[in-house]
Order: sequence, then C-alpha cells, then structure tokens
Amino acid sequence: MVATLAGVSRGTASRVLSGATNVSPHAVAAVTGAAAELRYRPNLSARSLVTGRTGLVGLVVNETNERLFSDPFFAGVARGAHAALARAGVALVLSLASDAAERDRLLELATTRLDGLLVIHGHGDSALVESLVSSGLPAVFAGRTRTAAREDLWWVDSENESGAIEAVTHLLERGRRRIATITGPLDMVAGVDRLSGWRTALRSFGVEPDESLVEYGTFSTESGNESMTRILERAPDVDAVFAANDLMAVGAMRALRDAGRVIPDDVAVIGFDDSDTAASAEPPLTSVAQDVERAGYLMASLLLERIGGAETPRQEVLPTHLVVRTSS
Amino acid sequence: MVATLAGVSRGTASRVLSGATNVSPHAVAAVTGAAAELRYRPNLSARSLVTGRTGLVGLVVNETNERLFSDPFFAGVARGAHAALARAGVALVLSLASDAAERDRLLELATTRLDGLLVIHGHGDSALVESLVSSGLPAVFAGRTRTAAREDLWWVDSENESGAIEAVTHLLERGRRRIATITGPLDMVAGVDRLSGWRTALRSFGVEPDESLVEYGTFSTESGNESMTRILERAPDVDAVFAANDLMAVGAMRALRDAGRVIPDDVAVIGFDDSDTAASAEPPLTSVAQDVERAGYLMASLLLERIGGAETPRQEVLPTHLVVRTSS
DNA sequence: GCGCGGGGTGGGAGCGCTCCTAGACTCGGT
DNA sequence: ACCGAGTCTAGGAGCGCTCCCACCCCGCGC
Repeated sequence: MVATLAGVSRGTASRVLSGATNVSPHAVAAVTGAAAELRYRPNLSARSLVTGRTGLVGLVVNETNERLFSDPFFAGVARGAHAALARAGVALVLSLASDAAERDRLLELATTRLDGLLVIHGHGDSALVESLVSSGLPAVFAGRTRTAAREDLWWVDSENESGAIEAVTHLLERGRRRIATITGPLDMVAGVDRLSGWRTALRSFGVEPDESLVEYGTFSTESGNESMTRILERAPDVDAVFAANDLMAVGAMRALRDAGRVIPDDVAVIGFDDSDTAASAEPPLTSVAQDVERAGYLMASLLLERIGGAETPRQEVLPTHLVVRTSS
Repeated sequence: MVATLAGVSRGTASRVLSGATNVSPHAVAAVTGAAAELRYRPNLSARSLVTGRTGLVGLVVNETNERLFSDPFFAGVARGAHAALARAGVALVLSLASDAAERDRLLELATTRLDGLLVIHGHGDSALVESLVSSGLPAVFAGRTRTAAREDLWWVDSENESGAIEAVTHLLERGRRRIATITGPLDMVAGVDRLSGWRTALRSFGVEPDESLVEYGTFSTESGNESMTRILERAPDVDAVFAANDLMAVGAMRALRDAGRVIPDDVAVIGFDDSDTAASAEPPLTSVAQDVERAGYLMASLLLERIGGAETPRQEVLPTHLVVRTSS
C-alpha cells in the first residue's frame, strides 16, 4: 500500500482509511495527508477478497412481456434505492431475469459477487422467488406476491387495499353506483388487494359488488382498452371505472372515448400509481398515489440492515393517497 | 481452490476454468466434473485482484430535472446494453450523476471498481464529459453533444438529421407548408441536428424556413405544450408540427386540442423516438423510430472492444425510419 | 522501584485467484 | 538408443488489502 511510504505501517494506514479506531491523531493526519497527495484509491477487489463483502447489490427485474423495466414504477424504485445505497458506499447492479437462462445466470452472478438483492417481480414468478430464497442470499422484495406475502421474507409494499377503498369511496361520494374495476392478474397481491378494496368500499355504501363489472388485466395500456370494451358490452350502464394502474386507466379511457362516452360526465375514471402518465393523460387522470421512490429507499435500507446481520425479517407498508384530477 | 482436491493442481484447474488452453482432455473432464460436483463458484474478487478487471461496467445517467431516468430512451439503451454485456459476463452498474457531489462519487467509484462506462448525458454536461475523458477510463457516449461530437471519443448516435428530413418531407408531400418545429436545447446535438433536418427538408421543397415557427423545448411533455402555445400565438396559420421527441409532441397535441384545432385535419403532428407513448397517444402519433435497444447493444459492444484494448475511437450512427400513424 | 494495564503500532498471515517458470513426460527423427 | 522439440503440469509468487497478535511504551498503583 502506497500510503505506508508516507509515514507508518500498512496496518495503521488501513486502520485510518477504513474507520479510524485506536489511532493517534498524529498518525491519522500523516496517513490522510499522504493518501491525498498520492491520490490514493483503495482497490475494492482486494478489500472484498478479505472482507467477503463486495459492496454490490443487485436490482432484479423479472421483466416479462409487459416491459416492467420501462415502467415508471421501476424507475422510481431504482432512484430511491440508489439514493439509500450511495450513502452506504454500495453500488446497484442491474439484473434482468426474463427467462430461465437469465435467471440461472443471475443466481450465478448473485451468489458470487453480490451482497444482496432488491427484487421487483412483475408477476408472482414463484420459480424466481423460490430459487432466490433457497439460495439464502439477503433479498428484499417490492410488493408481496402470493409466494412472497409471508412474514419470513423481507418486503416493502403499499397500502393497496386502503388506496383502492379511498378511490372507490371518492366515486361513491360523487354519486356513482355502477363502478367497474380493472384489476391485475390474480397471482399478484397488488391486484388482488386493490380488487378487495373495491368490494369493501362498495359494501360500506350498501352496494353489492357486481362481478360482471370486474375485469382482469395485465397492467398494460392495451389490456386496459380491451377490458373496458368487454365491460361496456356486459354493462352499458357503467358510470365509473377504477383501474389497478395508470396504464390500464389510459387504455380504458381510449375505449370509453371510442364508445362515445364522455369522461368524466358519462363515466369517471381513476387509476393507480399517480405516474407521469396520469398527469399528462387526456383528460388528466385521478389516481391513487404511492411514493415509489420512498419504497425503493426503504427496500434498500432494509436490505442494508439484513446484510449488516439483522436476522428477523422486516416488512414495511407505505401509505397511499388519492390525487384528484379531472377524470373523476 | 477446492477443484484441485478432485484431481490436479491449482494451475491446471485455473487453466480449465478460465478458457482451457494447453490442457489435456482428461484434465478438462476431471476438473469440470469436480467443479460441478462441488458446485464451485469462482471468487470474482480474487480474480479481479489479479487480472485487474472487475467485470463491471457503469451505466452513467446524468439525471437532471427532466427525469431522464424514467425516459423510455434510457430503458431501451439499458436493456440493449445488458444483453450485450451479459454474454461477456459483464454486469451493469447503475450510476446516477445528478449533481457535482454525485459526479465525484461516481468518478471515485468508476476509477476504483469499474472497467468502463456507458454514458447517457441528457444535456451537454461538459463538466461530466470532461472529467470522464480526463480520467482516462474507457467510455462510450450515447448521442453526441457539443463536447462529445469529436472523433477522439467513442459514441453511438442515431441519424437525427435524416430522420428529421424524412418526417418533414412526409408532411410536405401531404401538402403542408406552414410546418413548425419544437426542438431540443441548443447544447444537445440531437436537437440541433433535428432542427437542421427540418431546414434542409423545407428548402428542398423550395420553402424558406420561417424562424418564427421554431421553438426550443426541453424534451418534456410540459415544454411541448408551452412551445406549441407560443407557436400558435405567433403563427395561427401553422398546419403541421415536427417535435424532437414524442413527449413534446404529446404536449403539443394537448395545446392544439385546447386551441380547438383538430389533429390531423387542421394541424398534423410528428414526434421522434417512436416510444410506447407515441403508439398510445390520442390520436396515435406518427413518429421517427430509432432503435434505442440496438443503440444500447452497440454501445456496450464498442465498450467491450475498447476495454479489450482497441485504441482507435469508433463511432456508430444508427438509421431511423418514419412510422406513420393517424396524427399526420 | 516494580509490575500491570491499556492505548497505539508493526508486521506476518492469508483471502482465492492467475501468471509464470521449471520441469516431467511423450513422441518422432536420426 | 539418444536427443531435441513439443505438450502438459506442478507449484511458487504475488495481486492489495484487512485481521490479528505480539509488542512497545507510558502512567499509575502498591
């Protein structure tokens, strides 16, 4: 180590450079001075070799058809996670896991050079979740899936159900009664919970949920469009729609417009996520806001705790709130 | 190394595990067999320590106000780059560099643990570019900026000018003559080139470019809206708009609709990028397509070459083509 | 004045790998 | 039968760092 040349022994220099404990002020000054002069950069590989930590965390995206990767949800989580990790000197490694081959490669990579994983899994890809869990690698999940809803895992999620309740209640309060919903796939807790919130809100207003007003989409614009079309066929008297995300809400609005319905006069529309899409939609979309950036930050913080040695799994649920715009 | 225990010496095992050269088939079989049995995973830190390569490449996003990070352009590049790198066993590290502090941290991180950088710089952030270049680290840029347009750098860009020419020519051929353009900031070559294409196309049809039909936006929906509003004030007779990206085109459409213009009957609109936004816009937006995923793939390939020892800078320009939808 | 404890330091050991060199072994030519 | 060229292998060296232990020195208590 070059820093030694300017003062003391390697041991002392190392002590100074990685959290000075039991070092004299004199030595500290000498070492830091020398390090600055020599523009010293510690070799992280060497450090990893001996500490067993790589200072690298994977951001796993199980990207399937719906191109989760370009989803604003992903972007927000990534940004938040990056912020939390940066202050701990940990870097984020992008890891896609679309197919089985990629999943294997990911596990290979993960067990060999990552300290932990942040997992965003679009669908409840149990194979991925299971193999991650069984690998024993520290991992924190974004959102519960059927497989990941257990308390033995670490995860961060939003208050999907109460968010949905707030949205549907808002519609009910404005006199809407034939409220349809376009939810997500049944294997995603986010979709299930939002659907459940829809039912709860209706019942609390004495309205029995009409199952013919329910459609299961895939969180894409196109599926929102198709779902809305089917709802219109089955229930032409629909006067509102609550979609489980903004993209589907936008798709639904297109279907409504094509069917000659005026938004919000004939049919009110509410989305979920409060993404940029919602704000720039035509008309601007009322949406349930969830702070994805904060979710990412929390996920990373939990993961750092876990890597730091925490044993008991932690879960965190983030609040949501309704952002009212012109579509409702 | 555990693999030795099942056959030969460390040296031989190492030779087998990292590209078998001068090894007997017998030894190969023995080592691979033993490695499989022991579920051997090489320690990448140790390997890095001796080879001097980390197998890590940074994806640098100079994220400013416009949230480049959630831009579909970024997502595409990231996906393409990931694909190219994965087959070389290289991982992608996400590196944001919004402010000066982050930039410093990034450089620290880069020089110490990354083999190279893929740089997406929203604005022509010369400070970032300069410091990267002077650090001597292998880097490939996405798109030229004023600072990065030089041939001593490595970059990948799209045929911005000819893409713009194609778009504007398409409008001219359909009889439009009062064609406005909303371009990007002057410090981005992408914007400048697209503006230049607009001029060229007009002149080739004998139309002298009217500078009052030019607006400079910031690539956001909102700026598209504002720019269009200003154009309508200055030139109410405008009959077409060419925007330098889809988001601004969408913003422009909103402004046009608010002004009572019908798209495309009164005013035709064309965007750039052919992102999902374009397809799902109302009405569906004609747009100049550029294959961002391929750009990312190429960037990564060039970077690998550079890291592999290639000295002479390479640049690559990708073709664009017009995707005609109902807005024009 | 002697022993003991604690803050501070020096340097050996070793993390797991690849590189390199010396040497062993094989085979064909004379 | 010998030798040289070619092929493959064993194991030492060392990458740059942290950990650990032995040690030194100083001040205090008996």
